[in-house]
Amino acid sequence: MRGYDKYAFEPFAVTVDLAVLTLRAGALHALLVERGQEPYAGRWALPGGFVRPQESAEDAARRELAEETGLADVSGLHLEQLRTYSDPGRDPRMRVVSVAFAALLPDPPEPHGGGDAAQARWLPYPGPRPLAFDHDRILADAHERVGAKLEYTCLATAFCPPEFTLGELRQVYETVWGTALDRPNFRRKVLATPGFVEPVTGAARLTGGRGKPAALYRAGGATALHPPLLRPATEGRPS
Amino acid sequence: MRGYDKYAFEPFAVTVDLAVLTLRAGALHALLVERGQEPYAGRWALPGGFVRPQESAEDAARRELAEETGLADVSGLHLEQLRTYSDPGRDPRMRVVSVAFAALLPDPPEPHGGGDAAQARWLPYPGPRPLAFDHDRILADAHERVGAKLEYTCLATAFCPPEFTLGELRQVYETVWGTALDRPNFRRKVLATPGFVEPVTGAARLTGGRGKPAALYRAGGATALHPPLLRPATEGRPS
DNA sequence: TCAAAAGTGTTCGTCCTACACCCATGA
DNA sequence: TCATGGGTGTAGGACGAACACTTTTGA
Repeated sequence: MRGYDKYAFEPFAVTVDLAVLTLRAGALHALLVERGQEPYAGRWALPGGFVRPQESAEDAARRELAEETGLADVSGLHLEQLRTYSDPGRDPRMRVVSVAFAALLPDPPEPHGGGDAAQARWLPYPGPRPLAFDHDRILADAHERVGAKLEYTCLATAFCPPEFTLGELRQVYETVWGTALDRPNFRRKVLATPGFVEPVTGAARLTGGRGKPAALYRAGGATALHPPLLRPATEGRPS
Repeated sequence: MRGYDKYAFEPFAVTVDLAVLTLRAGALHALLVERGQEPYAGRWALPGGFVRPQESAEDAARRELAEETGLADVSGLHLEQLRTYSDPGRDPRMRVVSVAFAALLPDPPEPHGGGDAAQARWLPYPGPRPLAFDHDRILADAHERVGAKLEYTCLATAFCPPEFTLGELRQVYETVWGTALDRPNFRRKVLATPGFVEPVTGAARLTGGRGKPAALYRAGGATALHPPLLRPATEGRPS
């Protein structure tokens, strides 16, 4: 059925939706914008926008990410395609196919409204439901995907600043998974994985308050985690 | 940037591309169609087609799958969204955004050409490269995804007929991964996972030739695999 | 009687878990 | 000096890899 006919296709609008996640004060937050117009006026929604004629969906997502967060350089941030949502009725006005992305940020800056009138804010996950459109599902899918990828990739460092302590890294896991981890075992596991983190030879940083100062690490070159760091006894992960 | 304006969007064509994989004679095969027209006339390509105005990408993928394979009932087959390919130059004629799917089939029927003039055939993976468009990459992504999901889901049964032996199931893993597995350990691992397979109480089936007849099993209700069945020592899996 | 594939048993090492314990710091 | 978090040590158990062995069939 690859019978292309230049006039056989129906026009679709193609957008990107961004599930931008970060950690603030030990809690998972998502970047949300408040809609000012119908449909779903007054509802919160994921940031996003149209894909332009000369850019890929990935380009559009990174452009929107920069606009929404106000960050000057988003080139190093983790951005990952989630999946595409294409139900015919997902936008009541017209046929919109949306490519959803998950983005992970360390050190969240306060968002300014971008070039748009709608206010953008970091809200604690899962946020004020229901969100507009099918954004509840997209956000939940993003959380699930990130949680799963923490197990077998080095993704957790994407939530951390350039230099971080193992305690901060562990807090990423504990916050996203919602479970406590054994600190000594976590430490050994991370350090035993070549390329996950590498030590910073500078002075140890304070832990923000009481306690022994922790050693600093930066992200290593590895992307995969062998063997994986499995979630403790949380049965029933979807496929 | 959720500033919808009914006339602000550029029209895109939205298609689905299918990486249909199966096992024939112990080798991984992909369903490919030969293009009859430019561009890429004479090249092999993945089956696919346009998403219609009133259907989702998933609906379109299943419809195309039925058309291309000639199967009357594709409702039970495994169909999974891979990712969306949206590079502006991926189709030289116009802007086409393609949602790619991976489909897994047991018992491959000979494909007839569907409603199209192009011939469709099962060809041994990875097939006659280069394929048309960016289909080499889509097919490789599908293989990688399927190989990874064998580790932590019960996906392997999607390659098997309704009733199968553990030897057949093991051959799925060995073929997709390209590695040999220890038969006794594989058996124990599968049987120790509740809901992966369940025994069929009928008589044992012959193994097709010599050897002791094997017990028959059918797929169980589980989808996830805990703990995972990791690939042996194949480092460097992408994220 | 031999080859081939299914199925069972067993050993050994490795990794994970769980804790106990010490260290360094701020209040 | 006490609470807090970082870092090290260790015993026990679970799991997996490797391989020997038996069983049942077709040639």
